[in-house]
Amino acid sequence: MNVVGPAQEIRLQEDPDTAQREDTAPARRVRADAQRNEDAVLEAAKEVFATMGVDAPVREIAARANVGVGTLYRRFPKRSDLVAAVFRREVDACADEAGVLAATHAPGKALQLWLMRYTQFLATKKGLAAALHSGDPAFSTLPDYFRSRFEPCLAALLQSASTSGHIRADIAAYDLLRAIGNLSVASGEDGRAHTQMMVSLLLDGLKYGATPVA
Amino acid sequence: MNVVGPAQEIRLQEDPDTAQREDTAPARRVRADAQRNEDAVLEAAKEVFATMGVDAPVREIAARANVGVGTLYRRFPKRSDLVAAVFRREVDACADEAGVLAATHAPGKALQLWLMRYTQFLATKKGLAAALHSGDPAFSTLPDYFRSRFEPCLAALLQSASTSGHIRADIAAYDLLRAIGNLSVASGEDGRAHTQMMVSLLLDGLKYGATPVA
DNA sequence: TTAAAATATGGAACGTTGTTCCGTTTATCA
DNA sequence: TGATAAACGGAACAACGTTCCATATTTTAA
Repeated sequence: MNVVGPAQEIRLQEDPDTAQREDTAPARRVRADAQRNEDAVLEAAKEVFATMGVDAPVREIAARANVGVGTLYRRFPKRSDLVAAVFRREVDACADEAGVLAATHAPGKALQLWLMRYTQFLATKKGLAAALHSGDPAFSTLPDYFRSRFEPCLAALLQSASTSGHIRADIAAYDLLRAIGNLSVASGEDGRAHTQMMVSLLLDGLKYGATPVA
Repeated sequence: MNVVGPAQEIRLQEDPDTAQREDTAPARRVRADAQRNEDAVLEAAKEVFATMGVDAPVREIAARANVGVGTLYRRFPKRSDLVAAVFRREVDACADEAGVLAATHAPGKALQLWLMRYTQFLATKKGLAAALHSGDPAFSTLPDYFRSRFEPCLAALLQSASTSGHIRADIAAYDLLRAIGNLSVASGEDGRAHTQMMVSLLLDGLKYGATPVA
């Protein structure tokens, strides 16, 4: 019954090398359900990682996404691939917010709000920090991605805030990113509140040497 | 059958507080094989961790120690307990060497040799550094143990070397421990050689401000 | 609109792990 | 030398990451 009929075995002999002959060679659209499921998995993974940590079982994620594990593994062949994908997604979300804040707030306020957002982002990455240095190749590109997305965002915010006279101009975006990162890992017991306070302090420091516009 | 006979339930009423009444009150000696196996397990674990990393399977360790997993788990109820025990053992080995070196070398040389030894110790602890911050309670006391063993050792070596005029006197043992630790993690590709070179540099720095004895 | 092809799906099944359990063996003590 | 408490080995269990493939669904071409 389900044996493959041998007749149509002979395809139009499509050599992989000669495949893209036409200009628009639409190999095939991505199937709608596939796209939907990929989103569902990423969303589920984000939630599960947040509540159970990055070590949460794959089955848990598949279940919450209403998907079989096979479906999950089709797109993320390794567990670490899924972790990396979620990480990139959250980096994107945080980075994109910089643009929104810049468009809806005064430069000084936008900078302050985004730094808070960034701090909150870091707070949920305790478990990942350990995984990053685990040697898994799936994570090897993450640090670069992290920097490539965040540095321009913060640079723009700093630029605006300094040209409008809210803060001084001699701070490199990358240094600030790192400084806040270090503050976040350093704060042990006190947690969120403590870190936020330290970041506020840092921000006040930035304002201190400002050269206000006339 | 195997119910506990109530008769001999009444031992010589041994209150734990009053237990050591006699000079030799041997509840029971530790069985010789038990002791032997514990040593074998620790030794095997040390080797296996060194060659396969801290994530090596428990069975591998048990096999190399010629011991069943049950035996291993009797003494180390959790995998992390074994890891912690091996760690402490290696800390001890390194710390004890300080005394030997101090007794067999001139103060300056002893200091130099031990710092090399300490560097080598750190080099094998890449995998552990990640585990330490994993939140496992078995590891929670390790940082304190680390400091409590190493700080006095190094302090003594520094003391000797500075009173004999080999190095300056204004360096705190703990700061030096941390500095070398940071150097070790920071050196990425270049590995051993690079770290050793940096430590040598540090040591030369210590000599620089020395106030030689007349 | 339809049937075949291409693709995606779910979840049973596999191999490896940490850990528990218990019938058997062994060292110690009287 | 038994009797007994202690220790032993390794089969068995549960949970995990990952693979596999018969089945279901979407897309394409007619």
